Amino acid sequence: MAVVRRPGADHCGIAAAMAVIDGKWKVSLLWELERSPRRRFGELRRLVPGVSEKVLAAQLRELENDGIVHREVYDEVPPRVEYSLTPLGEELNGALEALGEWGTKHLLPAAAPGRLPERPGPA
Amino acid sequence: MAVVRRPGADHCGIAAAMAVIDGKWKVSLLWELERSPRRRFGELRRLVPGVSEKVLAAQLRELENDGIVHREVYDEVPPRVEYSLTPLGEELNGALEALGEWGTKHLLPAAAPGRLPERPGPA
DNA sequence: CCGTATCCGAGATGATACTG
DNA sequence: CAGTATCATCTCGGATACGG
Repeated sequence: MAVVRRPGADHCGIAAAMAVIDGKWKVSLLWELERSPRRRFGELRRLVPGVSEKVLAAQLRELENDGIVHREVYDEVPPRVEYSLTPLGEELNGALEALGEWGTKHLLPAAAPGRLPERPGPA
Repeated sequence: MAVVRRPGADHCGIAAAMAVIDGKWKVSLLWELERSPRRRFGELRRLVPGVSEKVLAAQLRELENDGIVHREVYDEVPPRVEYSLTPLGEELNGALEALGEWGTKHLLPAAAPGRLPERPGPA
């Protein structure tokens, strides 16, 4: 479980939430799974450029163990596995919106009018 | 500068914000500075148990460089330095509230009625 | 009191090869 | 296709000692 990697994660909501999204690619994964559910492993690999197979698998497992993503295995050949957000994961994504708006407003390079929608995604 | 440590930090508000709060103790520091502004270095060291002097100084510098905290140096002996949140830092803290509520609601051990206020702090 | 300078280790990530 | 196994790397943070 991921949930005790930050100090105070056992009694502070923020630290606990940070523990869940701690991992270089997790926010990107949440983002992609929100944009379109039922993503396959290879799709995610392509959608999140730079992540290795090992780390992608590991972070998906952690998100699964934390109840954020659901992993559906189809018994076919070739194999097929689909990942999607759980209701809890969708709530988490919602809770991240305020943070995303703050970042967009204050940190991103000044956007041309019309660009940079409310919650722009990675890559 | 801290702001490009996560993938997509240059074009995704969430990644950019995550880059700013990336650092084991930064959220705790934000929390303490919100609870009471004008904290001295030694106070923060005590208020955030476990942090070393090196890392405390480093993360305060990063927050300062990112415009989140203000560092006021008084030319006295013995030396005195006070840290406080900037308006931007206060906004950031506000943007973290939703995340804290999500974490408190879904991750923390069930709280006895009356305990765990809206945004409980670390330590 | 408020830091900085070094050294070091742990853990997370990356690269690659391999398997059901 | 969807991973696992293995090894290399790299960054962050911890410990300690010293300086203004």
